[in-house]
Amino acid sequence: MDAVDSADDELLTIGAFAVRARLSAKALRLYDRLGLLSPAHVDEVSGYRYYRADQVERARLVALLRQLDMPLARVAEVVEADGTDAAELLAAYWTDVETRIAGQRTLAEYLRARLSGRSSEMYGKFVVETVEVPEQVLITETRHTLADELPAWIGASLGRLEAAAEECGGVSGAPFVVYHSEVSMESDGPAEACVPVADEAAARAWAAGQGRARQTAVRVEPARTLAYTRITKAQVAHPQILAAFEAVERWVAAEGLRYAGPCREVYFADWGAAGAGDPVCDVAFPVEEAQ
Amino acid sequence: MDAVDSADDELLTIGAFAVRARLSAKALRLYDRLGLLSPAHVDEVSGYRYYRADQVERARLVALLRQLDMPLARVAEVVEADGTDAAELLAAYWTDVETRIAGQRTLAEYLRARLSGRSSEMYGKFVVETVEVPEQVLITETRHTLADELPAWIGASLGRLEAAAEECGGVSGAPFVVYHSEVSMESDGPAEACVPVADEAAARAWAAGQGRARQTAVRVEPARTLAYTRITKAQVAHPQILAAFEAVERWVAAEGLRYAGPCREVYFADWGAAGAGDPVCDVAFPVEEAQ
DNA sequence: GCTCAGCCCTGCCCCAGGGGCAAGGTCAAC
DNA sequence: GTTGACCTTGCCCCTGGGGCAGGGCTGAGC
Repeated sequence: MDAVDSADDELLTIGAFAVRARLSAKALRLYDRLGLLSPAHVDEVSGYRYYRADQVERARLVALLRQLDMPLARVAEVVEADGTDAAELLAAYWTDVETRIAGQRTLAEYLRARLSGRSSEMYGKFVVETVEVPEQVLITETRHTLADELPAWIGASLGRLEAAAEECGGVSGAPFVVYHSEVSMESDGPAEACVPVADEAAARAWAAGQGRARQTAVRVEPARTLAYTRITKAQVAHPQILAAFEAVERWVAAEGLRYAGPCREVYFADWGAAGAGDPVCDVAFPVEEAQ
Repeated sequence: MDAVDSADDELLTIGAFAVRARLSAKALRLYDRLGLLSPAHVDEVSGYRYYRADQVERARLVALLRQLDMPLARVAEVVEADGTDAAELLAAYWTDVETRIAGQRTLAEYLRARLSGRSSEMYGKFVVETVEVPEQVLITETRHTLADELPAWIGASLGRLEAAAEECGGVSGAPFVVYHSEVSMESDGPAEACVPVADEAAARAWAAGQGRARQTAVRVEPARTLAYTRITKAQVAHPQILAAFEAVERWVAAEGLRYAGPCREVYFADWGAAGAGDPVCDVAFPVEEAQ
């Protein structure tokens, strides 16, 4: 019988408002300081914050968005936007969350199988094989990049190189990305996008005509044996791709092989045409027989 | 050609080890300090940390578990446990994550529908209706509790009260939990578990025989009108249940009704026998016509 | 031996999103 | 006027590190 008679011009102290909004007073002070939810009135003498009853709605929305673990900066965007835009921002945030969770789910499943020690499960999930790759002439771009920019850079760089390959006798093999210096992905160890081409002389002429802006190069990749596992488009992202790298590494160790170069991702399919469940990429390590 | 010849007794500096483990040196120092991953040797003069090459495996496991956002305390438990136990700890962690995400997913869907302003979607998801409930005699237990202990307490308390109800003429209606003081769930506002019984005199006799340990009471709940929405067993948890409360509140506001008491959850079904998708609970507010 | 670059060390401040507590000012009811 | 509940700011705490400062170590070249 007490939650009634709330004319919207009634002013509430922070404690009363906190109860109605289902937030703590501490949180409300933080939101005030961040400009996310300012009291309708602040007493200049005492500093007391007073909220209008109709601010409860906004506060509740903030509370619910925080229940989704949305960062306050994004919460601010949502509550500032009006209806449809706000819904889209929320949907975009939630899509990000689902994507991240999907990747972690793959990784968790892999790890659980590995930890439980059932190698059949473990290799059932990632089938590792070897393949012989002959010597190739490559045109390449190299860049130091961080993990979050990597996917965009790979797409753009391979696109540029495939276009350039037309002048070099055409693409003569699956494009791939080499991760040097063992960092593989976290730090900014250089990544090298590579497209095999048919015409070495034309490739060298092309490279000579390139500026220094992008670190382009032509080089000959010697014949090699790759240990690889095939993954789907959905698995080509962090962190789930780590499980694939890990699986190949463990297979290499179990087979008693040695690494003969840095790891790589080989993109053998048309990325744009592939669905999330289609195989598009081989996660590969060059290997050789132990001596 | 450089990632080879790693005899397991070779000692690596923190930088070299960080590269192999795909962790930062900073993270390795933290893990050392926490005892999660101690270097094989620390130079007493220089303080330099040296790691054995075979510690890479443990470090990688830590890195992968961190990719799942597992807190370091739980990571420590997993890496200390051996195979099967570790797999179970990981599975338990991941189950928690999936449960939390499932709840947030429900909330996100509700919020998105609400923000997009399509009330058909909004009320399509939570159907709100009213029901008249006659006066009831209740035996109750009251407790201040936090949200994380709430589910366990509700189960235990209703169990005790239902047992006691046998001496009071039997259970004469659906048990429910009332959230006083509007806190509803976050803070420790008192929650009151209530079981309607048929025999008021017997109930009062029962209450007189109870100690003060649990705050038991008998009271008469007057006849009331409840606005409620029916939810499934899976939805009876945080934060997704908030969406249900919110939906009822908005419906009440839209209908121009007034609150006539604190909100409650009515458990009308057999909890143990219900599946996750079965309706088990009504989220309800007492309401009255606005004057 | 000397120097210099590249490691490495500790320690401090920073981030989000608050929780908790202390010291002190306010407000409202009795 | 008093009292107790409420409010204020400010400080330290948590996790899991990132970043930087200031200084020590080490190995290679000379």
